[in-house]
Amino acid sequence: MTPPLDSVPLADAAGDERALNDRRAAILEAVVTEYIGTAEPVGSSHVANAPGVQVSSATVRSEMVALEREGYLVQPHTSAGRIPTDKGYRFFVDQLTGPGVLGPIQRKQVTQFFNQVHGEMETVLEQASGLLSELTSYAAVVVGPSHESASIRSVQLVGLSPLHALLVVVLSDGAVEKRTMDLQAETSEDVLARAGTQLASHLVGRTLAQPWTVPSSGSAEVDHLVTSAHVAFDSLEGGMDADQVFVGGPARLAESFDAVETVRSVLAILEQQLVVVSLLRDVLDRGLSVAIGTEHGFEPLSSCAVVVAPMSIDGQDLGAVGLLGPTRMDYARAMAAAHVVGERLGQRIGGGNDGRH
Amino acid sequence: MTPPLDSVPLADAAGDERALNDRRAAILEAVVTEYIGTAEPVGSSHVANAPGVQVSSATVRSEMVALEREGYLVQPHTSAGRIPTDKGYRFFVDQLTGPGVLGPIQRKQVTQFFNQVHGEMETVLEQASGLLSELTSYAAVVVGPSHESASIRSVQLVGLSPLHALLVVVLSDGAVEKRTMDLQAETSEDVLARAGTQLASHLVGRTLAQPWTVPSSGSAEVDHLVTSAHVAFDSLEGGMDADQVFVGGPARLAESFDAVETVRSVLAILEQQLVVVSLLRDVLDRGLSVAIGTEHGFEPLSSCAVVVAPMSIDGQDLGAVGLLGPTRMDYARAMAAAHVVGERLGQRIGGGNDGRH
DNA sequence: GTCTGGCACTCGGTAGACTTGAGTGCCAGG
DNA sequence: CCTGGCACTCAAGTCTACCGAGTGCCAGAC
Repeated sequence: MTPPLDSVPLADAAGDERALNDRRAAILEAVVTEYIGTAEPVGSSHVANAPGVQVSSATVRSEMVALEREGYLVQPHTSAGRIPTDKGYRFFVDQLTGPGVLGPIQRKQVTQFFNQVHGEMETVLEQASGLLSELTSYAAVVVGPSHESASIRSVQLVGLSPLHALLVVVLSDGAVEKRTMDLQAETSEDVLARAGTQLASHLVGRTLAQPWTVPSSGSAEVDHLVTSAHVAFDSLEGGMDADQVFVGGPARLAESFDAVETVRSVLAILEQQLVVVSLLRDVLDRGLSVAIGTEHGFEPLSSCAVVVAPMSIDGQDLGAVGLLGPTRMDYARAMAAAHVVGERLGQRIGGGNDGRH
Repeated sequence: MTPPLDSVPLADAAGDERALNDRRAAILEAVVTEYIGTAEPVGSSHVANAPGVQVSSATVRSEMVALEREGYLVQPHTSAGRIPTDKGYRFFVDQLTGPGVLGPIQRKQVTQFFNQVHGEMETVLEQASGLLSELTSYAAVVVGPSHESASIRSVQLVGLSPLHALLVVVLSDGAVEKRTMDLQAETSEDVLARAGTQLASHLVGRTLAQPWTVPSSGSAEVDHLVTSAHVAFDSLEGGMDADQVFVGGPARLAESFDAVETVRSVLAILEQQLVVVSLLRDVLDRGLSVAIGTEHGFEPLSSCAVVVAPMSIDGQDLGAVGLLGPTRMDYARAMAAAHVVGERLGQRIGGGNDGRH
């Protein structure tokens, strides 16, 4: 019984993980394509006529047996067609030549979007996440650039009430952060202004992370204020390295999955922005643009695939865009969309013409 | 056939919309309570032993017929129990004595939250939406105070690059807004500073909406900058009257409804923050704290109920908190949670001890 | 009068029997 | 090595019967 079975795979008897022969690859591709489109198990006869295959369904069947043995396909039950495994999708994706191209309608949508969008970077990123989600009908994630390399351009203390002041810090990348300060004693505008100037003279030009001290100014009131500001400033630092995350079209998750439970758990994950960011970063760091099923090692998303594209210009990291969909997502389209939007966003926010009107 | 039927309702033959007699009210209440708990049509025998009823199931049945005729209950089909209509829920809610009380665990959760939470108002509101959602396991909405009555405390122009500057405006309520400006020509820090001072001297103390002009300073460069800032400022005004909305626990919508389609459409609505805000405002303005089914006149949410509580202190409007769940939601609990969180949030952000720590 | 127990009736849901058809594995022959 | 053919499998659909929760109605009791 073993001889006939083991003799079927010919080229790859040793490696077993070696590239599939052309026909098997074509069959696998046909199965994946069809399954992505229909979400139904694919039978041998559907594949038999596919371009690049052109053999009888019986032959396809025997090849499918091999593909199943090698882990690219599975059968939900004996008398059903085949479904790709994560490994099957992976092969399919690796075989795709580049990120693919958008359809004309989508391309127009992108062009239109970037012609019309304007305003602050946050707004642009937010709206871009909506665009991405609309282009693909999957949930989209946009992660903005981190502030870690930005330097401080301005520090200011603004009095809100006799007992409250606001520390306002402007960074060179245009980000503004603030922190409310409770004052121990009533403080005059004058003292605030002097403390503000003190702070500014020592902080402007530094990055957020650099430690600093401000020498005594001779006025106890001012010194006290500067000390409070120091505390506020430090808490600010923590808030700023949390990247800015924008999630677009979470509602579309409900279209992607029909099990309510899946929708719920995936939505819950999208709420934890930290997790999402590290997921994207992780995938990018491993040099991937797609993570399928369990590849990202994140159990709750094992029925999902993630498509990522960097947002960068001249090699400078400006963040990332990502798409979250079912493993049977339209990879070509998703990759194309993520790629294009990531690239154009990179140009926009890195190219210096942000905030045009 | 008519005489025996019509003779059943005794007290309310004329009004028809008059208050239900005690027994019917008790039966209706029992049905609603049970249905909220089980999500299954409630039969007469289940109700017969309920406290405050204590009659045979046959009697309950005949009362149920009346309640159905008056529109408080419906039968999904002939041989099934009864389900409350929106009108039934409405009666039930109106009958509740006040917003109810939270359970001890929830109360502790609230106390703990308000003891521990600190930082900027935005952070507090955001986290509060999470709290509210966790307390009730429904999706929560928190709408922050509007800035319309806040006055300007500081205006500043910060140079980012030779051709970019940032207009930073601080309001008396601690809000900070910014707008990037593209400069036509390279501009020195000095000119920026002078234009900034000009702007500040004319703007500080005003509200965002008040129109303003700045007289010529004698320097064409400065005047030009001031004009650009004017444009940027006006666009800022539009952005600021969009209230701050925080949505907590949207994932819980997937728990509330089992039809994926419903989940999708409700999620889609939550994405449109403007709609959500006006919905809450509208309900509050009509003096309601609960809107059930179609009461809010918003078709896509007809299978939902909305529970709202104002966020205010000393009669001053600071926003609102809301909960979004299925019409068969636990109103007592939801109202209690919204009420408590709304009240404590009002104290916190209005009471001036925000940003402590 | 008002309530109640009793009774016939309704009808959704479940379970089993049967059918259908898409799909498979295997094999013998080209 | 491929292919057509064949027997087999099994999910899904259809039909039937049946169960039981629940109803409406009515006649008798309090």
